[in-house]
Amino acid sequence: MSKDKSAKIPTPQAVRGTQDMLGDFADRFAHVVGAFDRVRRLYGFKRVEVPVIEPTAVFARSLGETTDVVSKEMYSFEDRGGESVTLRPEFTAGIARAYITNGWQQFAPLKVATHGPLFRYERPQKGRYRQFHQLDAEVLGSDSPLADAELLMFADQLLKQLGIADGVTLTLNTLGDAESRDAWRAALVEHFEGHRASLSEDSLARLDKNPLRILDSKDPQDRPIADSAPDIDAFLTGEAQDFFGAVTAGLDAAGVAWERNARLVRGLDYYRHTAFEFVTDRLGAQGTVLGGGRYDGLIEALGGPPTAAVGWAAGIERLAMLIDEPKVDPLNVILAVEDDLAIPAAQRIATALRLHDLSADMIATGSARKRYDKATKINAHVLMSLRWIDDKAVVRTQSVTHDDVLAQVSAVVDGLGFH
RNA sequence: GCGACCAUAGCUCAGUUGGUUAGAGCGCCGGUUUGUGGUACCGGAGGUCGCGGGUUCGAGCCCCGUUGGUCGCCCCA
Repeated sequence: MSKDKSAKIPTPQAVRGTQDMLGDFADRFAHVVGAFDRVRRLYGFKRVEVPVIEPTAVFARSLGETTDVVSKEMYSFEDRGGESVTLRPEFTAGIARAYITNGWQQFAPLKVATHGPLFRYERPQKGRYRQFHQLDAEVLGSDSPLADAELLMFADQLLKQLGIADGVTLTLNTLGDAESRDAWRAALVEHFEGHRASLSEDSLARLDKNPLRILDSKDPQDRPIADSAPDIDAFLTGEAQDFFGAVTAGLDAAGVAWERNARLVRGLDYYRHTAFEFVTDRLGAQGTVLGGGRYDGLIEALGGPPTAAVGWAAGIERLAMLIDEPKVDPLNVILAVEDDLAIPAAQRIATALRLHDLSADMIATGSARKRYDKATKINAHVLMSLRWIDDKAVVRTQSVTHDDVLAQVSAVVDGLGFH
């Protein structure tokens, strides 16, 4: 580039774990978001926007002070007013906060959907970033299993429309109500205590911090112990059993395929009843494409009224990696301006086309002789060349992939007095 | 926080047991050819081989450190 070293400054690098998207991946990303927005409307979910930044307490309370996310993965800092604020590491807590502070109880049950960036200070790896993006859907203020089932139908349809349902399985479990969960947890701790000597180091730490997590340990040393641990089924209250039964009945009625995974648990404490993950083996270590569950205790934990709620979130980057390359709408018209004298005419034509809702772009820089060649390499329905002959611009239609587009384009161009 | 692998032109990469002025394709810029044409050819710009030390007569290549990337563990979407 420039040899002027005096003007050179070291270019700052992108922050670790962030990404700049252009071209193919940006198209994939947009396609995922577009599909989500379409399906969300089909299910009557309202679009919501919530802040990227929240008081730290919103996440510290809801996620539990001791979880890794809170203790070492949050982007938290004091703002200039001395308030501790945090870049959101997830959507649910912020939406729950908004539900309380805006009095959205009046709309309960409230079905909302959103998407956007989230931040977690983690080691980046495949399908894992410090700034990542999720789709999110929540039903607030409903204790009905119909809400769980509908959310899963929504998720299932989204994956189908993205064309990745074949490589992805819905795995489902219940964590029961508070009573069931506590009883199961106690039984699990007892079971694992009995095998303390054979557990991996990681799982010994989990035993104190988060015993449920031993169940889905990847360590082969843990597997026999985890596999022989009791399922929750024996501890489910009648109510909890009925609830899970209603959810699965709904899925069956709607033709949503699912598998029971009695080892599927949640790290976060506020989850109750339904827990689910859509998993794939096509993303390396990142198996989960979409996950969620019921979090009846959360809103109360944030100081709101007791409110039942259920929701899910899905990583946009992960979905974008799984889908086939989306078709991108070609440009309607590309203009090859083969003589600088014809540039004003090209500008006039391009503007007129755009005013008529026809996309247009022009190649008018670089070697005049090569502009046509460049234009042919651009994906456009209609290629037109502009040359300067006998003191005026001459427009020629050179190649066409869609006659109906050409008809519209010709009408505009002819109306300008060309041809 | 821990581990493994990687780092050469704008991009994708080659570079032989260490041996003169570090190469290719694509892209970019210019020119010739073609002129109803997505062709072919010629030329050009662009690299302190991530950065810093060390070994050596000599390092893109070997050693150490460092930064960054990738993948995995932990955790998690």
